Amino acid sequence: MDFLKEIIGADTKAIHKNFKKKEIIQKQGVVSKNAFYVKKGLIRSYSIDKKGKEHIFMFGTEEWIIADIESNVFSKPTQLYIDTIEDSEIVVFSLDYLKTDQSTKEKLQKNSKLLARRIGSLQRRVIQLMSSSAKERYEMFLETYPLIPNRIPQKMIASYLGITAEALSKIRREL
Amino acid sequence: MDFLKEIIGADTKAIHKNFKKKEIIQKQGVVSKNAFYVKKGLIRSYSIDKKGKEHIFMFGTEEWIIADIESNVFSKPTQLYIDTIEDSEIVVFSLDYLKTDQSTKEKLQKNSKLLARRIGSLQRRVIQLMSSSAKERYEMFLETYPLIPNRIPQKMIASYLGITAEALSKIRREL
DNA sequence: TTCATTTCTTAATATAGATTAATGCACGCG
DNA sequence: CGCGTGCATTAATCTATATTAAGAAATGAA
Repeated sequence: MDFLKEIIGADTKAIHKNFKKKEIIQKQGVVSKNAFYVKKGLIRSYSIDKKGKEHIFMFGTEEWIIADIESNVFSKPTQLYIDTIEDSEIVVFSLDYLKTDQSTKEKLQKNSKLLARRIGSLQRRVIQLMSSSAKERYEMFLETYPLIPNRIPQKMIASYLGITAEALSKIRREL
Repeated sequence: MDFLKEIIGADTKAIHKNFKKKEIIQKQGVVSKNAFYVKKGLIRSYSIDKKGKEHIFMFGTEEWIIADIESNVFSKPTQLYIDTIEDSEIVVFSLDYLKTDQSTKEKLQKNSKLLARRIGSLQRRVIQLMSSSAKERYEMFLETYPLIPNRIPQKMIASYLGITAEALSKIRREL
């Protein structure tokens, strides 16, 4: 929580909210002005393609921030749904401080570092999707998120990996 | 060039360099302190996997900035090679202004917006890789980069799409 | 608790894209 | 100028993962 204060500042109106399991926090298509800091619980962001299939973009557990950052900063409609996997305590805050003069230099620097980290993880994800088999991606997922696997259904892991639940089941049998 | 000034500032030591076609600008594994603004020409960033296969992460043509941003900001070894596809005029600059107090608030805000855009394009790329067929990805590539296709060999397009040159050839025949 | 619904697994079949191999072409280099 | 090397294409075969289908296990609601 401390580091969140460093970014958004005490002045910013941040609202604490409690959500029940399976509540939708953000819908695809809307212009979302909000980012979501997970204080407790587990949430996910995902898109639904034209065939109606879900693709999980990322999971957010304690300490994570989930948001469609570009949508926030440039007021574009978001591609991402966000909903809860467990009952969750969420800090809802706005990223529009980039447009105002309210932020200090320190906060902006902290924020840039946060964005740089996210770029790093997305970059690794892209390279991974292009160069690794489903089995390798599953193994990397287990290393990257050691705490999550037993808290979410298999089909969500499959959706994150970009494969079907059936294919994941087969991979798990082989290990 | 104007908008680059807005970000890095006149004070920053930015070096103009000319590269011949096929020159390597950055090697995988090094801690790169530099970002590359393409003034003229065409460059690419890519990784090489354990089987020796190249995967093009992105192309950079006029006005683009190519860099391993996380590597820059956090002094991590980069996963990415960068080299030239055409003779190119590059502005080499450093992203370590995040660590110093030299940057102004305005520059930091501009920079954050730039990072937010990059996050947006990476997010779309991840979702695309998970939800679209090779044919769909090729069509989106043509829409996104209308100027590049006739300047690069087919096999590089294939590498960017995450498929083989043979598969791309087949897709092109069908269109 | 019981029933309904969702989740997970297994197996059979289908398919997109990889691999291998062969051929014609273009272009940079001696 | 010719020659070799890399590039693009085609075709045959192979393989990882999708699709479809069905049953078993787990979960949730009445």
